[in-house]
Amino acid sequence: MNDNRPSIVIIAGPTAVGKTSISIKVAKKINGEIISADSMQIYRHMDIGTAKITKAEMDGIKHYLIDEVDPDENFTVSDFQAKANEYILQILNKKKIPIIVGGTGLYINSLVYDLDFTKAISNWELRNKYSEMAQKHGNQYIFNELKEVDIESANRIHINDTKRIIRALEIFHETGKPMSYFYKDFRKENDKYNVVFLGITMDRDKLYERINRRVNIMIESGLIEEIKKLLDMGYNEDLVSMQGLGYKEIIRYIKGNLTLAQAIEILKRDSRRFAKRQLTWFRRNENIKWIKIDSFCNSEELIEYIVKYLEEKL
RNA sequence: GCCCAGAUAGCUCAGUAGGUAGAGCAGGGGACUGAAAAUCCCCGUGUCGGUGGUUCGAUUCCGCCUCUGGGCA
Repeated sequence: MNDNRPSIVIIAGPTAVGKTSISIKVAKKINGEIISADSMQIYRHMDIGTAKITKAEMDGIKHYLIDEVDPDENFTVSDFQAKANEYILQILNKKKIPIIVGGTGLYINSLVYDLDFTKAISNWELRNKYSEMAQKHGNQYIFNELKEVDIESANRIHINDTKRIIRALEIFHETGKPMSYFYKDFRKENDKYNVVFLGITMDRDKLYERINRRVNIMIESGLIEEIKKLLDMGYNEDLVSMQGLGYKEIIRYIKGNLTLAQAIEILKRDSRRFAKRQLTWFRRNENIKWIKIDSFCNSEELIEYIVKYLEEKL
């Protein structure tokens, strides 16, 4: 399956499935370096709640796109796409294999597909304006406006999906062209790379147990203190970063709106739902080689299997 | 041992004046193009505890049994 294109490896899967430790072992075997595709590990000072890999765990394997920005900086898919492509080239130039590891489906799609995010950058003033309009007059109000300027997108977007309605309007206002105009090649493969895409999964019940356990460990490891520190640094709950799982729930506890037990229960539940959504996202992609890790006896066998598969495909 | 109250979806419970049942939560499926750990859509069949009886027909009424609360000894 070799062609002239450079190969990249993607290791995706739901939260808490064990992507991090697998990726390190695989990277060592195939001489790779790791690019994180995780929308929360991007942020500095947010370590416990994002289950960020530690320096020690990296075990000498170089990582990119972790601790890239401060929690109050904007970071978007488009930024991810540009930087990840840049790092892929750097890694390839070293004659190493780029391994993209993460659970943020949209970020991964920005590499797998030829996604063009248009020239319409985020305009928060406009977003807030429409958001207020929607609150005041109902979604129908802004949805009607979208129907007028971009009926195709209006047909595709559900009337309750405020964020997507606003984004479509934003694109129209920023570019003068409807969002659907930029959708000509909706999900065209990115043919720059030979993409070898692995999906890590496991029995749902076991995954949920792991998630519940991991939340407990986060609390024991000082999640609450980490968040208090972030709040002291002036990062408040309105930031995109602080709406990450774990952060938003614990902030409600710190502000006295929930008991700790309630916050933990909600965090566990939301993490389970998140894992489910991630699975839904990745299942759509037919090119993923799924690896059910609980069907292997031990991790050596698992890694051996993965490496063997990669050697065939790279 | 006796008396009372329960036993219905994974959990908490509603209901059927006798015609095999429905809410909340949990859960499942799906969408996704610059906020994505975000945002949004769809989905409720379960021996109505077991068994015998009354009845054209019982989850519903009656008897017995089992289990779980509570009370009295």
